[in-house]
Amino acid sequence: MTLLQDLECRLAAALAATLGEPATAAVTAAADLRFGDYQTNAAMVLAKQRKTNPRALAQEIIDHLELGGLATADIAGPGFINFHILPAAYAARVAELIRDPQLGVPPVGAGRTVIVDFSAPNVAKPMHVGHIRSTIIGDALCRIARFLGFTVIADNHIGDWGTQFGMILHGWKTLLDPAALDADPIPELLRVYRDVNALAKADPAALETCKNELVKLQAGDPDNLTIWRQCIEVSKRGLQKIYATLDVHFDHWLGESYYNDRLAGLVDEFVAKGIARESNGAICIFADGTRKPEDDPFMVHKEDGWTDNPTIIRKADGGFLYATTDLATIQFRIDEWHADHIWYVVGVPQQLHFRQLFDAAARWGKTGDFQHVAFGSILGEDRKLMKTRSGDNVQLTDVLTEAVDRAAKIIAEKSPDLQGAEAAEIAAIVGIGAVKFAELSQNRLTDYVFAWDRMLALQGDTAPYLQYSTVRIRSIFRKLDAPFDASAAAIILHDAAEVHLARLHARFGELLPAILEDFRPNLLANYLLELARAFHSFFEACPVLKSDEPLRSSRLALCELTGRILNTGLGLLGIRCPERM
RNA sequence: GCGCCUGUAGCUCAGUUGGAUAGAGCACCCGCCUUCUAAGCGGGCGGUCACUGGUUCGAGUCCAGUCAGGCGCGCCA
Repeated sequence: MTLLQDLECRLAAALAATLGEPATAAVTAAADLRFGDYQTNAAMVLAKQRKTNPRALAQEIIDHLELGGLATADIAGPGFINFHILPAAYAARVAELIRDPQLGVPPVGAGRTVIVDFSAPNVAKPMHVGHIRSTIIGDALCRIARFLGFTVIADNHIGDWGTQFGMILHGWKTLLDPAALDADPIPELLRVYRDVNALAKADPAALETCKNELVKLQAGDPDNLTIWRQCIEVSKRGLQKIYATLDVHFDHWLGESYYNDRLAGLVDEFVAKGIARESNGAICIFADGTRKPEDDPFMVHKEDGWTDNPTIIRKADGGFLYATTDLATIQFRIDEWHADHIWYVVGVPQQLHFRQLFDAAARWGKTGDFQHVAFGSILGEDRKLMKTRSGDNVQLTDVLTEAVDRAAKIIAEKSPDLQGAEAAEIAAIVGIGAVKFAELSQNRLTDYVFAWDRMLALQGDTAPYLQYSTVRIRSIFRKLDAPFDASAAAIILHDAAEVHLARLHARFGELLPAILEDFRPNLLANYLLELARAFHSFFEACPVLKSDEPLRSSRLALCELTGRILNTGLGLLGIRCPERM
């Protein structure tokens, strides 16, 4: 049980005793340390309902509170009840956490399966900076959910079938340089795609040829299928390289093409069940008529009033769309993987698509907790959305290379004794970590303008700051002469810096479940910064190896627990820690 | 036309779901390495939370409206 849960239990008992009926109220971490460690506004909320004096009610509640050796409580301001955790209680909590491999994190996801749908790049096109958010946030959510006990399936729903293949096929047949493809396939594919794109724009006949190539592919033309397979193969190899660099992993790569043979039957079923019907030659899902138009994702307001806003699941030419594929994917994930939750880490512009998708799935009888984990857009220098089609965006590989180069430069400058392979390995850990942390430390809904210095910063509130604190901890243990058993150490919280460390240790398990309530990994990022800040202050104020027993063992134990939480927390964000830097 | 997102320090951003005197980093100024890694620590400067009303003990947070920027709304994904 976390300290917060403990306080809530005791508060609930006191409320019941005070009011004569069962009642619960939330306890939160205090906003300001001057007000103690935890606080509750229960008295003010309840006094309002009962029209009594909040401070008097708070006093009554405190009179009924059994806090034992855990904390003291007092009243402040308009009727806050502030809890001050006793140092001995913090020390006991630290001792518990040291023995707990889960570091106090409750297994809130046990017994439930979640599919995380993220990254999902289109093949045959390189990933650019715009792809970074889904990839990094999705991977972090997978790691966090696993740590909380969920069964997690990370699925890369790659775009391996869309209409772009018409252009790619035409380009492959007419413009491809086999030698260049052999040497480095991704840039060559990009070149071909870009050239065909320009060609099709200028020449309607070329566009027509592209469309024909697509029709042939979808009809099962053997030549086109062969090219298609080769194209996917080389693209996947390129993607795998980037994912390896990013330390991002998938359990499955079931792209759009995987669902091809289910689409026709799905459309028939939707028609048979009356969920979809023909309109202008296309098969569409319309509003079911049970809701007010403003609440219905299949209605939209135009100049002349409310009108239909259907989802098309089969085009007039017989082709299928990504809504069709997404519906088939939901069915597969529920039937084959027994998904309780599906989280789609996809940009906010697709919000309407997901509202319609989830609504259609529900009408189809597919139930589950489906969430669109939306994120804001990465904008170009002109504050406009990055154009996925132009291909002249900053490529993801370039960002990662630059990040590692910058880290290498700082290592050469600050730690000249690190050389060769070790220095290169550290540069990779630090550089990639910085990029990931820049993304994860910010609210996912915020739009931002891509800027090298912002994404690659290595000073201040960054991954290197956190990594540096773990390096300082490792350095202490490297200097240790004898083996150290933290679980045997008596915890003594002597200085204010030590109490503050313990306070933050206790909060790790309270914080992690909250992250998934609203999919906000930045809560973890901010927590880790606070913990690292507390550690650096402790490091300056409290000598560890030079202090006398029993303080020395206690401080070593605090270092070990801090290191474990920092390493675990960074690991949950997909960021590794070097031994030294 | 309607809907969604955003607007907080010079810059980049947080803000625990309505709490107490709104916080970090960068930049700038002052101090700290013969002591466990100075990628660090301590201190300072910096605010009409876009604007106007409303709800209440209390609003950056909720409601209404206005302004500014971005995105979306039938055969792309």
